[in-house]
Amino acid sequence: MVRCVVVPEQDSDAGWVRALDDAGQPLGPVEKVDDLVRAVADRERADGPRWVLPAAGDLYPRLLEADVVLRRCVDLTLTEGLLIAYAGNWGAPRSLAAAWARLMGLPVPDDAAPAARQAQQALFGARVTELPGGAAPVDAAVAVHADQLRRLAAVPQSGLHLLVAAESASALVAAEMTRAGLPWRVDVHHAVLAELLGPRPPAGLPPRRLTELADQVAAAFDGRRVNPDSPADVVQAFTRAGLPISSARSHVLRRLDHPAVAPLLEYKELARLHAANGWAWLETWIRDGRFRPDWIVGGVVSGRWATRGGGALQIPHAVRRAVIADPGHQLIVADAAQLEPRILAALAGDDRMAEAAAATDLYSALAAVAFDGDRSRAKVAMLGTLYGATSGDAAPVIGALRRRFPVAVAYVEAAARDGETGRVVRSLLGRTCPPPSRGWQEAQERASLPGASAADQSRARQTARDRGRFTRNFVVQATAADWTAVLLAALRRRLLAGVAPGAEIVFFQHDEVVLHCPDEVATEAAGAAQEAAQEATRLLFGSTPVRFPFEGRIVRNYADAK
DNA sequence: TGAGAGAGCGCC
DNA sequence: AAAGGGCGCTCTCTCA
Repeated sequence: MVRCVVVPEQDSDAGWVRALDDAGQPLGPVEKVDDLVRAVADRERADGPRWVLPAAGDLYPRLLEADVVLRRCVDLTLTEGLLIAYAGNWGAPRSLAAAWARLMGLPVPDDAAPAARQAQQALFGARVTELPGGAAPVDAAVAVHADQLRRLAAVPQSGLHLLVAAESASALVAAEMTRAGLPWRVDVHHAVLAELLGPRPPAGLPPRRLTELADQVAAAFDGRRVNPDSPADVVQAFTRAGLPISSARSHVLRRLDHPAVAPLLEYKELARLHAANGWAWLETWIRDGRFRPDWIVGGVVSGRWATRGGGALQIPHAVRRAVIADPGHQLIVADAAQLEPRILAALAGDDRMAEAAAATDLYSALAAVAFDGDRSRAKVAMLGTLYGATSGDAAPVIGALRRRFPVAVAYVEAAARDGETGRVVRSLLGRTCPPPSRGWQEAQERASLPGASAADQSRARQTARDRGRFTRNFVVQATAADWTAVLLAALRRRLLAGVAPGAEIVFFQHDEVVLHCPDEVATEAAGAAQEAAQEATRLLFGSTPVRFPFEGRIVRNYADAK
């Protein structure tokens, strides 16, 4: 058996399976099984097919609960998302029901938002999901999978196969990470909060330190109460004090010479800690010493992941002290150094830049050949090139970079021009950016009409430039996401093969992976991360001279990794 | 009273 | 760290 489609019955332990060949054609009849988890476990143990799942995130957590680990899968929903974006139908519904409806020429249902889906289930009780046209879900899954394979084969960009596989493997990683959880010491987190904010206040009251700071702010404004949480109030207070400001952002306040500034800045910092990662956060998100957010694979347009719950991708450095390996365990913190510039060097095929990117410190290497050894100028030039810097002072250094590395700079500038003129751009493996927004189209149309005003022209230029910055960055950020997706898949495969028994992926943040493992396999786990990075580099870029350092630091405490 | 926009800030 | 793109989250404030 090569592939096996599996579809759970709604609100039941049962489901359907059907074996398929590598072209997605059925090898036998549909089988109804009463105990779907057990049926999957048996087949996984027997011959480990590539499981074809409507959405791994829906079914896999149930399997993991029963300790059933899948080696390989195809996630039809994620695959559909990649394919429809590639075909220029970005944002169309991606669910199995939607894909099936498109295939059959039926009205396409919207993707149900998770909350809406839950509400609907509560409303209608145990209702089997109905597909457009009344098809059986398992038949729809078989048909959609076969159709996706056909569409994939018709795409000239061969990398999309790799991306589909890596994205599907990522969906398995995501569910496994939620199950494993990030080790979180509530006692240490409490100590951090007590140290910075004072003892825990009764619910609804501010902590002591915030009250003190608010009092100091009031005193600095001649005893007049100012709500530090209200930007409007803060702006008003400084304006009354003869320091007119247009916003209450920290970097604006920092420039002011006034006794309220210092306590106000400290207040803002601590208030955010209290609101975002304080006692309430701990009670909501930490269970049994683990933080378990929901990971949304490809949740960002560039292919980066998003999360739902607990702000998992914005954990402040101050509370990372609470992330501590279990007794007898270590954390492996591996992150890619200067990933995006390296991606550009390899992506553009700029041999001279690739040569510089063979160094451990890319910026120093660039500086040595193009900026008289001035590392900071090399960095400004590189970042300005990647992000489309608008400030005037970046222009001369970007010019110097362009003279020395014309191929790499031309690559992102072509992407920017594509965006400005309304075209879409793609990552190396074929992830496709959204088409221009309606606002962009309207602005361009208005500016092209006879008698368009100067304001219309300028607005059109502005929206075009904005989109150019987006597509310029997209090709690099999305290719970086390609690379990390392949890396995760490669790392997962190594761990499943047993290179570091007991090691688990517990956290992933754009270009950083954290593993949790028994002491005795820490070296092997770190090695696996490094090898996975090398494999990703080889699969994306072949034999590029560009190095992608991905060294895993072995620490007990996450805060010690940086 | 609740929804939604806007401001602000955390992370990469 | 840069500085720009992207997010999620919480707070205030306004409006129905």
